Amino acid sequence: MASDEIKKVSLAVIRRLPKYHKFLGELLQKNVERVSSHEMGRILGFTASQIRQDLNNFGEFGQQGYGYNVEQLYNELAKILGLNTEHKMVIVGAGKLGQALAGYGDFERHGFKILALFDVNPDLIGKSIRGIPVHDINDIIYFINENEVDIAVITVPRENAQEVADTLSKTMIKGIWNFAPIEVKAGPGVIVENVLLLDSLLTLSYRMNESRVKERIATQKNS
Amino acid sequence: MASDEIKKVSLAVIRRLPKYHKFLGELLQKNVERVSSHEMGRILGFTASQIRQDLNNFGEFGQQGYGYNVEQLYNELAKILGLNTEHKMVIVGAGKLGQALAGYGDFERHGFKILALFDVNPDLIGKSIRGIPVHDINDIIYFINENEVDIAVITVPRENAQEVADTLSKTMIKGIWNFAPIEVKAGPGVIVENVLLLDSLLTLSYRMNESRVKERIATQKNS
DNA sequence: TAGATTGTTAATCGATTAACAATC
DNA sequence: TAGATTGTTAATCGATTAACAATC
Repeated sequence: MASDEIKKVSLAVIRRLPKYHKFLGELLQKNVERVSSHEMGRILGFTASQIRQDLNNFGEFGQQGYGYNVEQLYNELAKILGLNTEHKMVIVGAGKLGQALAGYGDFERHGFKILALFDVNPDLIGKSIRGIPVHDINDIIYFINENEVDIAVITVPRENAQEVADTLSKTMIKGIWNFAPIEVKAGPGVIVENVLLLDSLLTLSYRMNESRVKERIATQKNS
Repeated sequence: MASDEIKKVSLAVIRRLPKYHKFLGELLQKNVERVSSHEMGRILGFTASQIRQDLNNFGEFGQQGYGYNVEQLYNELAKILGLNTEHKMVIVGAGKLGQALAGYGDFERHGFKILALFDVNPDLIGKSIRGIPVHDINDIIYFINENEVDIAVITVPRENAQEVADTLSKTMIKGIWNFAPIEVKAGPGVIVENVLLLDSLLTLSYRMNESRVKERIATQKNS
């Protein structure tokens, strides 16, 4: 029946959810009990209307005349974001970037536990980085399935990234967080989030250059 | 007059430009001379219409019946993205992440030259990482102005990120690329691009969890 | 020339904002 | 109760897609 149909939540909404969650976490820390959509919008730079629309994709979490209970909404958002269960991660590539991510406490704090790093380099295999062991890449399929790892982070060079994604697709992995500078493809049922750092830098560069671009267009259009 | 008015280019368009640029670079490598919007769209997963609309924000680069000249369009996009002049960068924070970014050849290849890293740690100051010297953070204002650095990368811990941004705002820096897990604010005229890694991970987590969320909503709506 | 493909206008689609009855 | 603020419908705005005359 029609009431069962869940409309697809747009990516724009999804990308705002972590910001709501973070803000509510901060309020919780300050022992704030309730918050209105207006107040949230004022501080986060969204309209109250948008926040209410976003939240109502997932349920009715507020109360007329009162607003939202901070703790309750925080927990609901955590559930929506999949933070109510612990995630097990491995990092593929124990270079500088892999090591940087391994030492990044924020992930653990949100329930993403890094079990191991993997590398091809014999000098690294067997070592440990901030208490996290570096294993041989050849053992990764066994390790993931044995330990019910659900997220793999790819921090290998571009050349090997797709190959790693292919290997991962043979396991029970559920998500791939890719830092290599290509958009890797994975098997069906595996969600991929590509972090394209160069794209981000080029976006910055564009915006720094924007006024010059506009001048150029204006000049062309006049001539 | 009205023809002078340049309509604001939306962020959605801007974020697609690096993908066009990259694709054209690959075609150029393969000595492909011309490409149609249809062909580009087919491979990149956009509609031909969208690509033509996007490009026409910046000028008329194509030719009826022919399409686009790969080399010309590649160069035009480079100009639009601010890649026609070399950018000088410094990295603030010479920890693992700073070191990882310092060793990332893709940036240099696109004209982003990393001149130095900066840190507070006396063990790191004076050393060099892949040929790039690590300087004392106290010298950063002088260094940036003296060397006409236009982009600063922030890879310091959360606690110090805003402070660094404030210091940078006192210099002639034009852009800040921030990897600390807060949205830093900078002085007027300074463009900030925040790379919020946790947000990216939570987006992945949401999508991995999506089917479960929908079930939950459906159940609620039935009861 | 005929075929292809652009630049651009019009139509559609989706996301954001505004408005307001419902209700705590 | 009166005031506040939700959930939700309607209006607006913006972005994407379709269509097609212009033209290489």
